[in-house]
Amino acid sequence: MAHGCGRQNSDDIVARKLTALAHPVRLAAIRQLAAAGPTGLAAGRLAERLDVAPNALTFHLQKLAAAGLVESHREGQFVYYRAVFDALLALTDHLVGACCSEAEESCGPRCPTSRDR
Amino acid sequence: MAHGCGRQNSDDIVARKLTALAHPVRLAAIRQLAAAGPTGLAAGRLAERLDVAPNALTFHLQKLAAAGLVESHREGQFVYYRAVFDALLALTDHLVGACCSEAEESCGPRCPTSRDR
DNA sequence: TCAATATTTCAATAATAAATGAACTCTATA
DNA sequence: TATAGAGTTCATTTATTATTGAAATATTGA
Repeated sequence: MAHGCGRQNSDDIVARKLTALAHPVRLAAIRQLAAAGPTGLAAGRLAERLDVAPNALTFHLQKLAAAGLVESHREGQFVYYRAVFDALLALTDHLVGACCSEAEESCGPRCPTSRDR
Repeated sequence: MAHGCGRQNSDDIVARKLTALAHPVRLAAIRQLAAAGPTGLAAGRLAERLDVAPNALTFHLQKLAAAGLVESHREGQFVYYRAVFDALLALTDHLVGACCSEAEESCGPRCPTSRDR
């Protein structure tokens, strides 16, 4: 198998993740959560930062959670959300994981699998 | 700047890329093109492999091209499409590039920027 | 228990994206 | 120049997704 990828994933799961990410609010939300680190952010705090209505944010966070890109847990009044880093990192690998598998002779320095990463 | 990412990108561009990728046919198309390597594939050949109508494929390839994820060039009768690897690789970096920038003390082994990649 | 804060649910509308079939353009070749 | 193959464009219908405001649930502290 010409597939150097560590993190595995099915097409369906990846499509779902991408659909979940493919929205400005959700993209911004993920980045805020990634920046916040493992502790995450309370929903209300995130809503303020993104300047979206609380109920709208819930809508988007649910999509991200359904795709496995964020997790939440309640702490008293607050519901904290945090990014699931592994799930995010799995995306690119899936996309380019099979790079040049049908044309290995032409897999040069511009190809992902020959990068030093 | 607590941002260790090499490939740069704006939120808008990334959102557009993700929207473009967030469809089963387009996801499958990108992977076929990635596997085909730098030469790419003729549109008709790709349509056969994906089992979609030629006009439907054009619709999807245009979205991918508009997002900068694929390029095309005509060779006689054929129009070849190929994946733009750099654009694909830029995605994950953008998503997690600012990981823990607000909580560096908690950026442990499960965080992207502390990985050996 | 009452009031205040935090978050979610629900229903209705608005907006966007995708699928489909017919027609059109471009290239190659007889 | 007529024909066939390769892709694209266009217009229509259909399906999906997002936005909005009002109401409901859960937690905390007076």
